[in-house]
Amino acid sequence: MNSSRPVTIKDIARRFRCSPSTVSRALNDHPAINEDTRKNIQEYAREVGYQRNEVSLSLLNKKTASLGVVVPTISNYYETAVIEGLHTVLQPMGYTLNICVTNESYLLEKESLSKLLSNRTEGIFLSVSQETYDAGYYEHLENVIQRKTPLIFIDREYEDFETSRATVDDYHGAFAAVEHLVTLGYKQIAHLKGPNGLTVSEQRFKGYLNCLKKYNMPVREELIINTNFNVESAILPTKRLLELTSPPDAIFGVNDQVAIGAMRVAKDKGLRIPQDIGLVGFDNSPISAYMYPSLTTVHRPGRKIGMEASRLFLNQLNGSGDFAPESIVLPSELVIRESSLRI
Amino acid sequence: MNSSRPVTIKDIARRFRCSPSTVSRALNDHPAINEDTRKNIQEYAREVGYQRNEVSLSLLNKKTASLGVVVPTISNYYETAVIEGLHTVLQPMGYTLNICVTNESYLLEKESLSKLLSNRTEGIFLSVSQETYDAGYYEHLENVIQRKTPLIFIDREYEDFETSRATVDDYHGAFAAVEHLVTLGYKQIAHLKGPNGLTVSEQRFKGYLNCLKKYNMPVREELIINTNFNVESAILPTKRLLELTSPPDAIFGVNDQVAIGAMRVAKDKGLRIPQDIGLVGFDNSPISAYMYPSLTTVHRPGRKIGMEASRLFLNQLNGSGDFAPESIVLPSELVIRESSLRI
DNA sequence: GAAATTTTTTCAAACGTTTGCATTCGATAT
DNA sequence: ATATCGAATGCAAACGTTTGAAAAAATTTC
Repeated sequence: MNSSRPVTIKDIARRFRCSPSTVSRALNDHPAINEDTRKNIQEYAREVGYQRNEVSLSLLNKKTASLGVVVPTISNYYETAVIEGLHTVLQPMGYTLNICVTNESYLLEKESLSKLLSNRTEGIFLSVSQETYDAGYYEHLENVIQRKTPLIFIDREYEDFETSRATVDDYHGAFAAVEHLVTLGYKQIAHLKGPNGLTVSEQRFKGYLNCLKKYNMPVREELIINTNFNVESAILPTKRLLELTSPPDAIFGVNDQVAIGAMRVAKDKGLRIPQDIGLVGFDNSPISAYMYPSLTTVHRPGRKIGMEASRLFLNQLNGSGDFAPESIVLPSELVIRESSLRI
Repeated sequence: MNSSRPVTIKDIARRFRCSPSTVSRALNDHPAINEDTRKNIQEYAREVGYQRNEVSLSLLNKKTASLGVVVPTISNYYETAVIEGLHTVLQPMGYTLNICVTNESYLLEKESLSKLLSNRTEGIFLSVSQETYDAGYYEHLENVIQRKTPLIFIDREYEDFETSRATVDDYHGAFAAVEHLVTLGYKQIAHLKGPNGLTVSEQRFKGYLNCLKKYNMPVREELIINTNFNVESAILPTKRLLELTSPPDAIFGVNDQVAIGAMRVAKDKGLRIPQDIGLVGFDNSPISAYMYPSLTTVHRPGRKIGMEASRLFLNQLNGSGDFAPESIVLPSELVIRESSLRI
């Protein structure tokens, strides 16, 4: 019954008929404390399972050792890889990660940030939601900036904000992917594009476009269809592509999921991959290497992004007064596998 | 410079030459406050971006509105589905989730729990690490119980602990999967087993064994090989299986990843699926439906588990004094697809 | 115009811990 | 015996907020 109330320093003080200060110092191995007193108190504390109340310390020191991670979803490989990266660096330093999922909703994002600020989170890693991005909202961010809480953008970013950011070079990855297809002699390259407006979608799309341009290949509007980053969303678009009178001989998917969806549809149609149709994805998710045929893709270093973002945060935290935001752009890397490698 | 220190209630009080109590009441719409005073204070607070310090409130009310989620990994579909489920129920109630990843290490698990207790987390969802389970450690849990912090086991559990738990009926799912293969006339059914000792592995293994027994089929030791829940770990074991003088005509994988690894190896060997070899996985991960052939699997309701676990937590929290732990076992469901469906 | 009443505001304590400074208590030196 | 010193401990304030009770101020009543 009463054992539910955690033991406090005062409880121990009462037990030893001494002041809380003495107990505090004893527990913290302060040199001015008598050796016997120290030992007795420490032993008793261990016995009754004393555990210091970090909340009170947070209040006193204005340090919470907790960080916010605000992401649209955690059900994709890439996002969890990023979180793992953050974890790898920050958990050993004693930070706790508060994960907030926005489901691409502006309202949830706004509320999450507000909550994190109220909880006096010491830093925020943010991958803005699609809704936020589409509508161009930013007031909720001003709030964070004003508080001088370090804000680190991950992948999805606002160009004109004075913050650090860690992103992957989607543009050159996409360019390399398409160039690879072109080099192999594919002529009609389709693109299953991501949702409009997101940096990630647009950068990859731009890579696709510019590569075609470089090789003087026509851009056929009907070969570019939007999808939604998941397998299902690629099924119908791919069917539509393959039913064109002049169908594509290769498809570049905005991510692996989408490319895998396309692969499934192509196989159902009896097409041989890569002979009849070449496929390239993006992410290098673990599964991509074990598809049949294995999927050519662009490696996206999620863990590394998480670790770099952590570094950016630490830099900003320890930075002297005048802080200059840093931008880290990690290269993405083409991983050539069977789904594109026709001879 | 000084704008970095968040505005406090005292700052506002100074500005209006009134006491902090008045400000507090004004901000909380206390009826005993003069209408004008209230309006002025609220307006000013909004202007300067006042945000109440939840840390101090946590200390005062002994309520932190934060919950711990301790899991071995977050890079599998299932785990993230569980977290999403927790989120779905608990985020709208104002709870913050502190995610701790243990990487299957006992030490990290112990430290995570200790940290969560120090932070006065109001509840802990735990999927014990493999190391903890193997060694049978439990002292770190006693600690949580003693504090009367609600502890909810997820999937991996200790039989003899007086806590609530939410698990999936792995046993019957596995049984159904193997029975399905047997019914279709598969005779030599191999099992790519998970790591020894984990409830999840053992339950599925038991389902496999008991089903074979029920149908009077011999259990061949060499058809049972350990894997590690991921694709890579299935490659060599599958190769070994297929090189046996009397190779299996079906493989039941402990999860989809493993089954997908097996699928890849089988295809490389030129085997037709399901004619030459039948395959069944476990999890019903999104990708399983889009493999070629699509993968027969057992649906494992991760989201639901998360939501049920939340419910268990809330029950325990609101429960009157004498609390009786609940066990929820959700059914798993066979999803029949192409990889097993030979005619 | 004083008493009674209502409205509005302030006081003080509480949550758990740390920490600079003051105090106490022996012991040693003079 | 007194001054001096060192060791060990206690006091009080601080962090930001809420809240019951007391006080003050304004309003009404007779």
